[in-house]
Amino acid sequence: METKTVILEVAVPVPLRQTFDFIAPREANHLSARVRVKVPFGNRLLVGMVVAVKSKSEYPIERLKHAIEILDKTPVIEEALWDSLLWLSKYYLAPIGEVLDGSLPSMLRQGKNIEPMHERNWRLSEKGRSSAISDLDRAPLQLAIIKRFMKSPVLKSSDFKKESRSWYSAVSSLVQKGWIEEFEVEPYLATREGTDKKRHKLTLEQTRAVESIGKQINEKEFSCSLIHGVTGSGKTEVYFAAMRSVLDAGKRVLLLVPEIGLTPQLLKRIESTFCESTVVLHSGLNDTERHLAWWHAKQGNAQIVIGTRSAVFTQIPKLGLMIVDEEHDASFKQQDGVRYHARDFAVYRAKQANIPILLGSATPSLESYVNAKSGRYFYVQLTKRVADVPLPKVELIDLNHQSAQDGLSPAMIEAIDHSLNHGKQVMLFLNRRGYAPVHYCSSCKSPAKCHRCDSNLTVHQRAHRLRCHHCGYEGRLIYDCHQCGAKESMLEVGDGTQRVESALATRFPGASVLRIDRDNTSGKGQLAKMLEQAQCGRVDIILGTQLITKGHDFPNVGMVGILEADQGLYSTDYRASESLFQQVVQVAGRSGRREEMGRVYIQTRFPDHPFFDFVSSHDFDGFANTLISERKQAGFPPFGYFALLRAESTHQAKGLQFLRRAKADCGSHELVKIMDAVPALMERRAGRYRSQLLFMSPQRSALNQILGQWLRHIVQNKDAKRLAGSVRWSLDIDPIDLY
DNA sequence: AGCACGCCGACT
DNA sequence: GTCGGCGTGCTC
Repeated sequence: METKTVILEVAVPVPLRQTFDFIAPREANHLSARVRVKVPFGNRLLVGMVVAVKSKSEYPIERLKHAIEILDKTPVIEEALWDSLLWLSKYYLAPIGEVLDGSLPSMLRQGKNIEPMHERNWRLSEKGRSSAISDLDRAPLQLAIIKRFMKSPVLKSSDFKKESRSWYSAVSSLVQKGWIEEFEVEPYLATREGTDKKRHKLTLEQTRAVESIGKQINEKEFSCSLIHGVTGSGKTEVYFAAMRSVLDAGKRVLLLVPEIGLTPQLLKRIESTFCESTVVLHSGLNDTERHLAWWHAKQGNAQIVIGTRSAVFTQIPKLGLMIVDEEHDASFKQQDGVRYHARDFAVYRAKQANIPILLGSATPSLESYVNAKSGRYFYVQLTKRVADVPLPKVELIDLNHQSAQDGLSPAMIEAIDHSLNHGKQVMLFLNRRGYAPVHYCSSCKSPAKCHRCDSNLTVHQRAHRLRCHHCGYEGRLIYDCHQCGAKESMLEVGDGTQRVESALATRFPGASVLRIDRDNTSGKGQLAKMLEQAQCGRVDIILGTQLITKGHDFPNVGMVGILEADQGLYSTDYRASESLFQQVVQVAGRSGRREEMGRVYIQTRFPDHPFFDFVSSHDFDGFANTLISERKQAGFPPFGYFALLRAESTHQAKGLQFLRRAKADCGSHELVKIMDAVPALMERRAGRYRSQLLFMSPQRSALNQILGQWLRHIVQNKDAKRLAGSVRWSLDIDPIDLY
């Protein structure tokens, strides 16, 4: 009997905004959408995802290839998440194959079995127990391993790794001799014993917040609440109360945080507060660990799932609550590939799953703030710090009246001195790493420039190197000018954290200074280690870049100094003052979290700028309102929507040419304003010329429509296609920065 | 994105 | 004579 050919519509992990049809393998019986399939594509084999099973194809059937193998018996992606991912692909105009592929751990992308490998364990056998260890005189490693078994009956590979690099051969010989035996253990997730420990007494405000959020949560349907709590107001307690009630109802929680490395305290607190099993997804996991964590979440073994941006794709059965901590943080926006915003996608998922979501921040994004004020989100405020500790007092240091040396003004030095004398830690914030941002010839007045970027090289004095902070170029520190040949003419101009560090060492010889920036925290876990060191008070002065602004409590910090606040004030970037405000408030919030009022000193050349009035009076609403009226006027987000088409090419003109053509091809739409194609703020970066084209519209769908049309045109039109093929380009919906 | 095909320059 | 540069086109 003739059997009908079954066609599979497959999303393949390539940057093409389309699906491809294949003939289903004959022997496959349980065909369904949402399973992985191995297919021949071009001249290679790829793991794709079945989007649909159908009986007909638009494509000539004789040219269809046969799929090789269906890899899953049941869907790998649960239906609600699947639908949300399809939406994500449409909203961000991203290739469906890349979206689906990106939502899975790499083990599964490579076609590995969905169930993680069983763990190999070893134990002492009967023979091993009765054998004399003196037989192993000539095999010290085997002896050491046997000795370890004396202490603990079951060991796994990670236990042996500490012993020796060549542990495996020793273990195999022992297995061969029959002294130890190998057995497999199903992946399991350790549960913690006991019940909740130390419940904090909630403040009146927290109690109220918990009550109003509790109402939302008990509705057991979609709602989005913005928890706007000043630094030190105890937002975490509110999260925890919400989590508790959801967990008690037998549901699970997904918590998104900006960067795990910065939140060890939060993790510790969760572990000490909840007895439910927890899974943490972060960048430190290797592929196997990530697969395992993903699996535990999908299986429902973990009641609490915590993770960074990409954890928003985790599947969790009976998910009852999502929380996005520090929701304003830019790290939730993916900056390459599929440029999604994890916070926005979390809100979408919550809506689809019909569950509540909490967004928390001391400095909410304007987007969320406006949504809260307009009543689309519930707005919950925490205006007081716990134990009624006052917010820090802010003082401005006018750099027009006193000049700073090595980044420090006399008033700043005095304040540091004062704080140290009172046994308090000092925290200094300077968002510029290196020693000096400019290396300048006193003779020809030209700075040392990067060969590959339109940028100046930064002096890293300790390493005697010049580095480009944009492309990674690194070269020897020069003393003679390469431009004019003048001898010994190069001057180190401007202040970076390294220069301030050495100035502090000279000025405060008795104080210990800890510098924290990307230059000395590149290794895994180093940042966490340093933050911990700073936190437990063994350091007198903490000096750092934005790495120190996030999340951490530094209970003993009595004074915060912001050495440079002016770059954000008159920037061309429309978001600069918003992020400056966030940064200042976040750093300021590190001070005086205990009993006494902390102090914040800000060095500036523009002390009369209205920005500082809002900072000094801790007036977020006032500040937000001025931004809101500006943005409304200009039709900027959140009152209008942006999409940015970026181009990159080794030929200077090619990117712009492509963008101009794109603009022309888009035609006109009454609701969409297309700006002119312009070179990027820093046109050349890592040897490539970059340019961009900005689309603005008061209506999201209009943007989506016009760009969707253009993308289709790019595929169909030979000419446009060729041009698009010759430059590197990317489309960014809701871009965070416009350059 | 990959990968092959294809047509021009400097080398074992 | 070939190796290999990257422009161009295609992937069911």
